Amino acid sequence: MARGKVQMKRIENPVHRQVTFCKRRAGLLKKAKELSVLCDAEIGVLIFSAHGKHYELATKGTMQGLIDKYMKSSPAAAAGSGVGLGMAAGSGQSADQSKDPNQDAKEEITMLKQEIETLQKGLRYIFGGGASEMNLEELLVLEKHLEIWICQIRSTKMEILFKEIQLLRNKEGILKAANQYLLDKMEENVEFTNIQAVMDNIPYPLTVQNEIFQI
Amino acid sequence: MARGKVQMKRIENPVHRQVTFCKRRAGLLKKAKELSVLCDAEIGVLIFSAHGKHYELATKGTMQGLIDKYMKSSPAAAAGSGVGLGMAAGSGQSADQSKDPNQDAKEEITMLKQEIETLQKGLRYIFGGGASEMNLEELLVLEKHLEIWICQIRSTKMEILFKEIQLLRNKEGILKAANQYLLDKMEENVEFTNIQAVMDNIPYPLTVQNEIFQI
DNA sequence: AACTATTTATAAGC
DNA sequence: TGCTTATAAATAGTT
Repeated sequence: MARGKVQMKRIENPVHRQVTFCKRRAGLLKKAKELSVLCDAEIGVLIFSAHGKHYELATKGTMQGLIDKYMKSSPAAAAGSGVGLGMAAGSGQSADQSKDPNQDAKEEITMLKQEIETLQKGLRYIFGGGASEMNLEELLVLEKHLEIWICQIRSTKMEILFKEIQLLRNKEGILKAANQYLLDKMEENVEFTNIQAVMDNIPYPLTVQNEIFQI
Repeated sequence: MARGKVQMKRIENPVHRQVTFCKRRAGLLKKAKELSVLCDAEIGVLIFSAHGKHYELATKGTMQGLIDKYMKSSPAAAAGSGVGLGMAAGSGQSADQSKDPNQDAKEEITMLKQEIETLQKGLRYIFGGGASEMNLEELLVLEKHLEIWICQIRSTKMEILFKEIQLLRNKEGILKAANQYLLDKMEENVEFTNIQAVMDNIPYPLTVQNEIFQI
């Protein structure tokens, strides 16, 4: 499709063939994804190169899930290879009907999907979005809402913290002033007191309870 | 790809969606056949429309044979390709990988790659203008990341604030103790001093500068 | 892997 | 659906 038509037959030059394989494989998988997204279809693509390497794509769920679906919907084929699920190649796992890794992956995907669903529902509920599916723009708006929401919560907390700090600063000021005042008074009125000795003997550090926070 | 670009998201108009589905399905199957012929590859394509109809193509032998081959060559490889997040053209897994531990690692790697991909897309979206290619799932992941990001920033700020509060509390304690100590000393050593008068004459409220914050 | 000149695919309209 | 056409994408050959 460029710089000349191509004959629809096997490319004999191995280098050309390999290059074309890479390019067209990428193109095919891209097209498959696009079709899946645009038309809400579930698509699986399996590619085996001439030398045994394989590539795959499953646009929703797993290839395994797709194959299961295929097996169910195409009755003629079902009898074939032992329904594929359990008895795959390597180790003959007898206990479970389905393979452990795949089962785990499936369960996780299901859970994630449920979580997404729950989140979507919750968010729709909170922001009154109502019924239908949310598009990109709606999601962006929603994200903005969440950010603002988070900011508001943060602001409130910050306000409380700053109040606390201000209170403590005032206390500090008052106490320092009182401290200084007392020291001055002692120096003024009681000449025989050794101020430095007094200061050196203050038993600290000490802490006091606070009205707003209890850490 | 004609008469205007198309957004990579579900076509909402059902008629348009159906028409596009037919056209692109034909295109995808054609591309698959071409790839198979040109590069001597064995390809299977499974398509399930949103309403359950299914279409399939197997370029050499039967779909069943392809599925058997798939099962044998990579019984658990399915996990990687799904979910359609990042991972454009599927990374080619070589044939025999029937070990479970390896599979777990592969899955994790794939997920991490997807996460990175999503983050990169998100950052591109935020900073660079365009790139509105993100799907619902990617946006959810991004939102989660943003939330975590915000949380981390908040945590750091909170930490600083709590440090400040702790510092002020300690200062308060020290000053109170000093204050009390001085008052005691005055009562002990200077009987003629009128403590209450001293306290009443402390000139407050006063504030002091602080080391961490300058409000 | 990047770059074009072409060929293909296909969105929109009928 | 099928046909047409303007335009977007894919990609063969080249560097």
